[in-house]
Amino acid sequence: MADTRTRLLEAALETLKEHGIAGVSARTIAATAGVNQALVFYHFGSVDQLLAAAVEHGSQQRIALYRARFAAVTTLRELLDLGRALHAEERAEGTVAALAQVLAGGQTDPKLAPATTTGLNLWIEEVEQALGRVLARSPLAEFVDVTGLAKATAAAFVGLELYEGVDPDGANQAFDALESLAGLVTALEDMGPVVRRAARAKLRRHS
Amino acid sequence: MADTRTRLLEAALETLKEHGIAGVSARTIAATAGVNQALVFYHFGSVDQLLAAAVEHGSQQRIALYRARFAAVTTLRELLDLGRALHAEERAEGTVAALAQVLAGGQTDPKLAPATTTGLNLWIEEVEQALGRVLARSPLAEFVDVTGLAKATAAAFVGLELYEGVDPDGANQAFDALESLAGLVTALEDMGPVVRRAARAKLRRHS
DNA sequence: GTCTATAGTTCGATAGAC
DNA sequence: GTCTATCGAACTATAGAC
Repeated sequence: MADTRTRLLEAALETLKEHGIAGVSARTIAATAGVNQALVFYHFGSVDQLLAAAVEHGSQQRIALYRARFAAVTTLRELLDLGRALHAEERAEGTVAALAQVLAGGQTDPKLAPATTTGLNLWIEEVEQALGRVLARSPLAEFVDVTGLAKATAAAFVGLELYEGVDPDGANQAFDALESLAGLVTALEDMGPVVRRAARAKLRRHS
Repeated sequence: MADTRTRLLEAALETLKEHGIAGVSARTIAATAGVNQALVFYHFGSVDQLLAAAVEHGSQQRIALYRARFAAVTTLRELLDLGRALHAEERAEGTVAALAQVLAGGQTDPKLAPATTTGLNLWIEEVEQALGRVLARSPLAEFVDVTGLAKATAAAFVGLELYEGVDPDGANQAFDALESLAGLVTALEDMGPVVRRAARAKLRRHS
C-alpha cells in the first residue's frame, strides 16, 4: 500500500473517471483513497491543486509504459495500430478519461488549465517524435508541420475518447474511417518518384 | 424579451460556457436568466433535464444558421474554410463550448449522454452531407466510409475546441497543420487518371 | 407562472486533539 | 501525519402564498 499522498493522487484519477469533473470533491476522493477528507488540504492545499497534480502524475506514469512502443514505430500503419491499441488500453485504465475531464474543467478554471496543458504535452511529444520518424521519408514532411500535426492528433484523440463515452458505436465507426484514410496516405507514401514529383508540384500550387 | 422557458435555455448555454459543467447549478443559471431559481424545476424538472434541453435547443439554433453554407460547399478546401470559420464563430458564440461541457458531463451522467449524442448528431449530419459531395468524385469515396469520417471530424472538432481553451497557440498550430494536410488530399484529387489508378491499386493492397 | 421560505444535503476549508 | 469536529456557504428540491 502506497503512502497517503500517492493514494490521493490515484484516487483523484479514479474519481475523475468515475464521477467526472462535476462529481469530484475532497470527500469523494478521500473516500476512494480510504483516508480522511482533511488530508486533501494538508497534502495539496486545495482540490484543484490535487487534480492538477494527479493529471501530471497519471500522464507521466502511463507514458512511461508506452515510451518503448512509441519508439518502435517506423510506419504510419504501425503508428495507427499503436494509437488504436493505446485507445483501448487507456479506456480501460481511465487516465485519458481523467485528462479529458480536467481539460473540460480547465476551460473555465485558470488553476486547471496549465496542468492540463502539461499533461497533454507529454502525449504530444511522444506522438510528435513518432510522427516525425514516420513522415520523414514521405512527401508530407515537406509541407505539413509535424509539431502541429501531433497537436491536432492528440486533441482529436481526446475528442474521440469523449465521443466514445456517449456513443461507442459511432466512435468505432469513426476509428475505422480514420484507419482506411491512413491507408490512403500509406499508398501515397509508397508511390514512385514520378508520382511524388507530381504530388509535390500540386502541393506547391495549393499551399 | 423572450419567455421564461427560452430565457432559461439560453442562460443554461451561457452558464455552461462561462462556468463549465462543474459550475452550473439551478441558482447560477437562474441568476443569468434573471429569474427565480425555483423556475428551473417548474419548467424542466431538474438541472440535468434543463442542460439536456439547452444543448439540443442550441445546436438546432446554430445549425439552422449554417445549413446554407454547408450546402454551398463543393470542394475539400471550401469545407475546410467553412470549418475554420465555423470554429471562430462558434468559439465567440459558445454553443460548441457548451456542447463540449455536457459531453464531458455525459461520460458519467446517463441523463446527459443521450442529449449530447443528439446534439452532436445534428452537426455530424451536416458534415456528412458536405463531405459526401466533396469526396464523391475523388478516389477516397471508394475506400473511406463517409459517415464514419464525418463522426471522426465532429469528434476531433470538439477535441480541438477544448484544446484551444487551454492552449490557444497550440490549437492554431494544429489547425494550420490540418489545413496543409488537406492541401495534400486536394492535390491527390486533382491528379490524372493514371495516378488515380495507381493509388487505387495501392489502396486495395493495403486495405 | 412566478415568487418566498425552507428542509435537508453536501461542499471547502480550518482548528485542534492525538 | 492523521484524525474529529465544526463553521459558513452553496446546493437540489419542494411547499405554499400570490
